[in-house]
Amino acid sequence: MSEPDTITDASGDSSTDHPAFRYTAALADELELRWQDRWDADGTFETPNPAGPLADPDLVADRGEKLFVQDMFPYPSGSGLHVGHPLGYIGTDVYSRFKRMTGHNVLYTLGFDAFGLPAEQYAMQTGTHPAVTTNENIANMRRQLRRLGLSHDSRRSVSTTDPSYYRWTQWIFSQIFNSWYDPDAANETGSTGRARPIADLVAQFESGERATPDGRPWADLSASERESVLSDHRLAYVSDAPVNWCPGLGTVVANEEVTADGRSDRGNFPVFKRNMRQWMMRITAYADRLIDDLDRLDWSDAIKTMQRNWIGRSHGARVDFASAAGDITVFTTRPDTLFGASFMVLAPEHPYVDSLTTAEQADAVATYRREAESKKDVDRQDENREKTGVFTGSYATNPVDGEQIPVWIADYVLMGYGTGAIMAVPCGDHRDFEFATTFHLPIPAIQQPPADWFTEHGIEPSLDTSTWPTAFVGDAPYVNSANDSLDLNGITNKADGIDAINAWLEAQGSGQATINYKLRDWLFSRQRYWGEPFPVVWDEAGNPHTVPDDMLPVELPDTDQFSPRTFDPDDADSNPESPLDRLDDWITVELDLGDGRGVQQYRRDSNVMPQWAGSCWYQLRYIDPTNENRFCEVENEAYWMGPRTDVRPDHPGGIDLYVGGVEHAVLHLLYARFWHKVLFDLGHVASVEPYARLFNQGYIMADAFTDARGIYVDAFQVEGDDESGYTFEGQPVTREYGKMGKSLKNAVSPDEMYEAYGADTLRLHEMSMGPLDASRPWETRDVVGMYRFLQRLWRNLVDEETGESTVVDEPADDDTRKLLHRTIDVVRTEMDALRFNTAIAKIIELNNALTKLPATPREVAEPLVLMLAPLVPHVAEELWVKVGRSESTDGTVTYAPFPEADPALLVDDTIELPIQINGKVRSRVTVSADAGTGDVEAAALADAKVVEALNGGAPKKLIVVPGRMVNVVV
RNA sequence: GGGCGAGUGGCGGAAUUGGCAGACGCGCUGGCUUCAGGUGCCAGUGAGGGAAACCUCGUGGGGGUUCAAGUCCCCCCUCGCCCACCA
Repeated sequence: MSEPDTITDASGDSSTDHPAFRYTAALADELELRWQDRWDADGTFETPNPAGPLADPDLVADRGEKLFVQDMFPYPSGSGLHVGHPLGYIGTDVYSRFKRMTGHNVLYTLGFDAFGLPAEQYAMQTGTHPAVTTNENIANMRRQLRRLGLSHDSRRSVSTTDPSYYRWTQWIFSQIFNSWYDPDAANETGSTGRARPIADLVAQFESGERATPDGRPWADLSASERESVLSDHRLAYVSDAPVNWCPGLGTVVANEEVTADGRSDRGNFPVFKRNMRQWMMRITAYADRLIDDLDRLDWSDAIKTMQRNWIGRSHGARVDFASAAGDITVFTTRPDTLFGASFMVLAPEHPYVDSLTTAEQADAVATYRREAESKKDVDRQDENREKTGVFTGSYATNPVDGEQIPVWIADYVLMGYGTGAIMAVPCGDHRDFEFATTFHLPIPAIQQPPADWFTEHGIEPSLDTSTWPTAFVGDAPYVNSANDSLDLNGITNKADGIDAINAWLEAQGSGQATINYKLRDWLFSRQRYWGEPFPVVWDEAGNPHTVPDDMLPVELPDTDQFSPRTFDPDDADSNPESPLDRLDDWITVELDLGDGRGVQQYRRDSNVMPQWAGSCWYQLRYIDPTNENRFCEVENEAYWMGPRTDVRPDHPGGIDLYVGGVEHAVLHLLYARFWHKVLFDLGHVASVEPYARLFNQGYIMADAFTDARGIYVDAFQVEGDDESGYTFEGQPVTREYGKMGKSLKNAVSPDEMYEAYGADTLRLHEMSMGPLDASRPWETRDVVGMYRFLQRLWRNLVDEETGESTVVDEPADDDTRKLLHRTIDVVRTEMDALRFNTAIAKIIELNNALTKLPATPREVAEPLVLMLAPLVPHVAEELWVKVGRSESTDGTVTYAPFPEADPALLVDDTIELPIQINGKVRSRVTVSADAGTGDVEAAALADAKVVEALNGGAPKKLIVVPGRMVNVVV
């Protein structure tokens, strides 16, 4: 293993044995800090807006086409950065700098996602207020990132914890709360369904255009009754939701924080599934638009697939089975297999279970339900488990044939999906087949599997399912599928079968085609301290009201009581008390909400928002970070994020490039899209989507090692290799390969790299390691390669003894000039496509060629420096001054035009073609670049190797690919 | 179990999408500089054979299409990520 802590300065620790002006880490350090101060002082990276507080319309016009580039913003952790963190940031910085040089007005900054658990945990342990640690961490992280030379507009760097920021997070919440989803209103895609102000709904009730649920006139409803009706429509609403309640911690925890044995990740306390009143967001209303608009986004198919699967839209039917308890409704994607339904299964939690359970089965059912309740979801979802279940004693009627089929309960049916009840078709579903086999239930055959299905399973073709080893899942002709008014027999594919039965079910009134989603509404409240308070107060009747906009923000109250109240770990009946609940002075307020009720006493909502809230809209605040009148000026949003029909006709708008890790593929990206669509529907933004183009950067990987106890050991002290095994202090350790991380004890700090090589070398190395979207292993010893390259570059332009430029004004020779222009051509293409690794390789080739010349001609030196400016901005600035060109661009290379290739120099007069004999390269021939097929054939046939191979005969075949190669088949 | 993606020198990775495999960098070998180590510089470096020109083999394994395959098709193996009793 490499040992970065032994690295001091790669040039050696003595300053006397190398020339005074060699490009060393010390020189890099000096010039990097100097240029960073200069950029700050000059406001070099400040980006003008068309309107609002940061407006400079003339400069906007001057800078050129707009480009909005954004990284997923970090949580300001206290443990500092390692070299893996800035990979994506360096990529976006290089791209932003390149785009500035090619005539773009680039919006590029970085904020902080600073609400959340770690600061709160730390506060509970130390008593330090989370605001204090958060601000310290942000300051530290800003310093570390600044040292990398990132070209952020620092005026636009926001923190989600700043009241001037979360004021607008609360404002957006109010907008969402005060709106409803009208499924019949036309939206911008030409289909229907969009958010509208809740006042529109109230108007519909008032006018009688829309009937109230119980038919009474709106005017006759009490305030609470009205709120109850509206709550069923609001996009943000309070509802009983199943949550993980952990009395030992005094809080609700996320599914991810619950261990496999149903205990809390932290503290190892029991966790109980409980229904509790929580804030929810009606994201399910947007399920279709969230799926459909994926087609308009320039995102990878992998991420789109993940989002589609998460939303989980499936087409099917709801079918009613009559029972003693009433109609049991099931959801099925295969209504065409209804004739094969030989029993039903309800989730143990299904509300009909009590009334369906007969006296004889009561004990068995009660026992089973108790067991199911104590089981964690994780257990229930282990599909390798044997099927368990119990008969309720009751029967239901299959609507297609009137048959009485038994109703069972089993934990493989989940209350949270579909209707919590299924019809079991054992011949066509593996789970149902397994269940029927375990409990000896009938398995009627309703499809004729093809012959090779039987062959595959090694059995004789037969419709006797007792010979089948498993269910048949597929498309095949129906059998035994007919009643007096419906006949599926003879239909050979499931699409037709489904159409036929859906029509019949609807005609009979016993079912209807429907669409089901896996997506659930979004649980939006947390009983913690360090988050955005809800801008909501509750009146004495228990109805919620949003605080008027001019009273925002509702500031998080200052307190030293950050901890939630904890209970006996086994006290399942306890209820959460959030830290804010205890602040009586804050909780109880007298306010005039401006709704005509005058000053009233209210209780503030004591929940806080989840960490996702602040990240749902931060790109909008980057646009107008200091605007006090709006979350951002309409004109600015339209400029930076408006739809680009020049890119594609159905372009949804949004930022031009969003870079971040794939771990946010679902939750963050889905939540942000949802909020953005609500803002669009309500007319607050011109873009339909927040992120037009998404790019997932890879990770820096490293080996980590654990000892016998499973504890991580310092990876840099581990000895050995894969063959001989690894040891730490003589003891064997286990290697695991994954993302670099401080807690894995394999993190390399960027500070070590600055000290040994400088920031430019680190930037260049990270960009040269491979494609930006690929994960790559970190090897500290590899970094020296780019350091040596920068030294050669420096030496090609600067005298190491005097520090003076050695660039000459004589013109370059033809070969060098051609190489330069070919390099420019490739580098432009590659940088534009975020392929920095190949761009760097080309630039190194050019520089290597310069090394062989007696002196570097100015006509090559200048474009070379400009091409490198996005990658290694500090040394590029320094060299730009040294070669004497800084005066032309106001002292900085940042807005200098990127070199352009002369097309005339990209073509050669003559080209060398490989000559293949039977597909193998055996010779080469030089022909003029515009040589026709005939000329090339003649040249090839005259080649000595070809003459020898042909031995006087004629070639069997002669293939000429003009400009590429010749293949002679003998 | 399902979905997505990837396997190229000792290592990280190139290869204009079917047309000269291994660009560029690390490492390694030899040389120069140095009292020496390090730094820096120059040259070589896929494997095997040969004094050399050159020859043979070679992109996880097996088969196929083609004048031509890392690239396209079929089967298999390995690894990574996401989802996972979703009816």
